[in-house]
Amino acid sequence: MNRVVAWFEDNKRDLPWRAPEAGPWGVLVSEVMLQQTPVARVLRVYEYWMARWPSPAHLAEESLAEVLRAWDRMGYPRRAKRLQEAAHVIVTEHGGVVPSQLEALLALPGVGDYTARAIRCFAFGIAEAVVDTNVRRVVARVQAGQGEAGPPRTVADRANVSALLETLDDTASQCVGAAGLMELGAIVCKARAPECSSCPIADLCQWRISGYPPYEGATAAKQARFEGSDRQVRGIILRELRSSDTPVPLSFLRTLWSEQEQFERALSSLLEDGLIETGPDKSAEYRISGS
DNA sequence: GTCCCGATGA
DNA sequence: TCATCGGGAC
Repeated sequence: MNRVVAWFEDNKRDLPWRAPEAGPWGVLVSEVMLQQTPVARVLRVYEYWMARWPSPAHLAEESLAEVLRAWDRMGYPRRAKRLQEAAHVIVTEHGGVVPSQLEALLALPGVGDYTARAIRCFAFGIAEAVVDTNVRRVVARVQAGQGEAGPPRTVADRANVSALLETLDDTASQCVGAAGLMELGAIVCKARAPECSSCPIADLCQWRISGYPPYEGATAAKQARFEGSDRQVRGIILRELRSSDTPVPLSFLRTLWSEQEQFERALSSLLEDGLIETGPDKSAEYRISGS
């Protein structure tokens, strides 16, 4: 693990949420954005958000419509709504300061096992086994000699990573080690086309040593196609409403997608998620929530 | 076309 | 335990 720490110090990407001035709020915002969206697409939106809403109180006071617009096209817009809800909780329950207690973080909307521990480690310097899919893949390869990580076993996965971090002798380096494992998985030990020649621990990697055996464990469920999915329809509807300052007639929205049953399903799910609402002319027009 | 990614609630 | 939830990179 010492080599992972040294490698990270020399090779880490220069990301804005890693700067000290990002603070716990910047770490929280970035981690939520990064939950399902690649770094390259997060960067621009993150900078805009932090400039516009530099504290939880700023975000909590904003209209939901503006929050959803600023989320732009990062996908899974429920994350934006939950992040604002989390800001509300931080203001009302924690005096506007991002909490450092694990239980308090887990109680924030949109914050789960991974994000809570990432905030503690990266924002507060508290040693935690931060396990994302990158880390699970690195551990599967280096220690188990498996090409990929199989189904998540949260408790066992954390124990594995804890044991690795505990080989480092102080809290600060354990936090760096946690970040290092993630970075290694993100830019070297990639799911496809790993770059073992750049890996600081290639000589220890059981998967490489045994000649990259193909993965034989339980295979993850195949991802449904995006084209033609309900997700795509939701995205199309929300994109239209984001860009409109006035309620959009249902009759026009219907023209955006030919299959009416699927359109209605997508529209209903957006309503249920609280991302859109009906305009003054009930059920005949829709707008983004909180306009 | 295939893959990537964490939280949530059923 | 598993389906749902986006949109871009490859």
